[in-house]
Amino acid sequence: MVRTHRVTIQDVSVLSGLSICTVSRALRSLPNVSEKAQRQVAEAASKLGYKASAAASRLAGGSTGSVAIVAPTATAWFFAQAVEAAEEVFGDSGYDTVLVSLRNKATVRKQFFADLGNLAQRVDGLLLLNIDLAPEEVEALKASGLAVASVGMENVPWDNVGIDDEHAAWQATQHLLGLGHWDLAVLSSNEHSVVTETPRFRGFRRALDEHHLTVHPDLVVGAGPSIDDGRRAMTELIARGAKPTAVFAHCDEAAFGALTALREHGLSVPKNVSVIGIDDHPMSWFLGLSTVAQPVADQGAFAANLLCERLLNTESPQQHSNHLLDTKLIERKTTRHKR
Amino acid sequence: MVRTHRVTIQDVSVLSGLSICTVSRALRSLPNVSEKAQRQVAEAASKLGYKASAAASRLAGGSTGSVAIVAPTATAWFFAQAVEAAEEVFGDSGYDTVLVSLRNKATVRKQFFADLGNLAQRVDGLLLLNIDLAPEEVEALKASGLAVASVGMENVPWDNVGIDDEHAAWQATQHLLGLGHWDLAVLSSNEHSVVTETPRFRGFRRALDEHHLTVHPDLVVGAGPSIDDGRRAMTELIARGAKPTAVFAHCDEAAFGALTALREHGLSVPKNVSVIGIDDHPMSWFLGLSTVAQPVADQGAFAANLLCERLLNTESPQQHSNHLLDTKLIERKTTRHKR
DNA sequence: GACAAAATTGTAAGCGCTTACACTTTTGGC
DNA sequence: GCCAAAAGTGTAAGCGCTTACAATTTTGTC
Repeated sequence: MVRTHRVTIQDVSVLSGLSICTVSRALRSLPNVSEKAQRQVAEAASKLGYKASAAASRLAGGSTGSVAIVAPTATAWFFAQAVEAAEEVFGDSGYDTVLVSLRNKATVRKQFFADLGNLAQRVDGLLLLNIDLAPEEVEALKASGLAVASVGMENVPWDNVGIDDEHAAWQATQHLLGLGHWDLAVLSSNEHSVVTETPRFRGFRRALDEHHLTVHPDLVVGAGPSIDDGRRAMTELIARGAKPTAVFAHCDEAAFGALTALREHGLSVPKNVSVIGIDDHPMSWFLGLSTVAQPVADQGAFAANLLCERLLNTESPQQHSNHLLDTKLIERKTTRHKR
Repeated sequence: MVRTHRVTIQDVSVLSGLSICTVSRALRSLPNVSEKAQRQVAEAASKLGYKASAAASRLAGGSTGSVAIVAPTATAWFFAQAVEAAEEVFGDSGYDTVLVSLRNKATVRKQFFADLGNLAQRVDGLLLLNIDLAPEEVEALKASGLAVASVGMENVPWDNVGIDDEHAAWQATQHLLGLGHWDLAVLSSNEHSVVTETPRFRGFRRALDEHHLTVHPDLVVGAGPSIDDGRRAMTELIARGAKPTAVFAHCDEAAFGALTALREHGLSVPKNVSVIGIDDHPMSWFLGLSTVAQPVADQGAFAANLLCERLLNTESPQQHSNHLLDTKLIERKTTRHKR
């Protein structure tokens, strides 16, 4: 099994009796190759266990054979799930998966965009996960010439798959309102600028609107997708003197954190405060957390497939698509009627 | 900012007034380059924003500029943490991080080793996370010529960092024994062959030995590092009619699953059964899970650094090292004296 | 059958970099 | 100062692939 000399396209050429050029074309299923040649090449290649050198291919103008997944952070449950699902799809399509975590840091993010031009020559495509893009960032992405697809993003000029975030948040909020809660706190996803109109925040507000209620600024706080952030956020809310009777967290992990903080402050759930999240994390069942379930791995895999398709037929000027998967309210034990 | 022509080493050569060859050497800090030349090149390169083409570099015999992280699964908390920490280190050292998840599947794993030769030309190094290697797999890895480092592995012919798994398991088990529990169940890490001598299992058994107790086969069950697996494992144990008074889970996520299953079967923790894990997952605090804490991100970052060093000075025939980081028993509320 | 058009295949020139080797300059000992 | 050794620099040949473009073969038509 130990081969001293790497198998090159040259070897395939010799064995198949066809020119390197024809082999190259046959290997990539380009037009203008006779069936016979196609067969000979395929046979020779498989016999030799030939695999094109990614480096050489790339250098000559071909593809790099790898795609990058860009996530705000790689540790959150949602991202880890989506990344693994996408990695599987990419792997099956013969692509290496390069992982890029923005680590929730503005500097890293800036660095990423500054380096985009270089990244563009190392990968063929980008799978973006829930990144809230500024217009100039969208432009930079388009200018990079890379194929792009995303999960959980809005109004982007490429294929996207996600859930109806606004609706999911609405479902959660509506549930709370239906239980008679009017003083709702929200742990919003955007840590830095709570004011930002994230879809989930919009859904939250819309539900309030429908009940002729308004969002109280003191009851809004930012939290990243982690237990620690959720805990910190809830603690801050309590420190402000806020007295919500229910809390809507933008994701289950933040909700777990809220649960933690609430308990630390002697508040009982759901007796004193109701809590709901979004995700349906495996832990939620155990904790009895009410939530809005979303198919996570499916989203990652779906978007990855979309990207692979784009990568295949490059010239496709087709419109980009936006696929929304279903969400479902799951009532458990952290939400109950307001006394 | 839109550059139509990619900046090549040629451009740097012209601007600096030196030959391409000298530029190449200067850029890679090879010997035999005068300080003056070094300076000129550096200046020209930075002025042009030059970055070498990974593909060209690789093709010509240089490095690929990327490393792969191989994990048994990418979704478990431990791996997500370690991966992100390592990714940061690699990124800072200028390497792209290729993620490879074995997805806990034997077929994927086999595929990975079969494809190792090809992978070897796409990356410079490998960071292995907790992969239980067969001797021939170790050989294959060595034969690939790749630089390798690992996290949480035993007796491997390359740099490794981890914790003293045996000791950690001993600490957990010893804690249980100290509370008067004799009928201990263990959720072991190896799903497929429970018999395997994993370090944690050894630690478990050693603690038992010290108390002149023996491992009862009916109280041993395999579980992967996930809530679902832990739950399944504990359920199976209960279905077998096993009546342990305490459970040692090889990781916190499996412990969470055990907690879940226990509750589903009407068993109260710690009243009826005590439970302890290893990790100190952020959720453990909230759940009051007793555990043995280990520094996860540190291990990933440390190993990544070790790999980067190896990558830097290739000729180093130095002995490989094995670094063990400290663990600490954390008593919380899921363990108590046997009544 | 003859001939143009279409289909297939081959030739050769790079892609941007590394590296053996040749060449030029500097260094240092006497 | 002279000369060999050392240090620095340049030349040129690839690495394995893609791709214009040229060459060849096949096809179809009258």
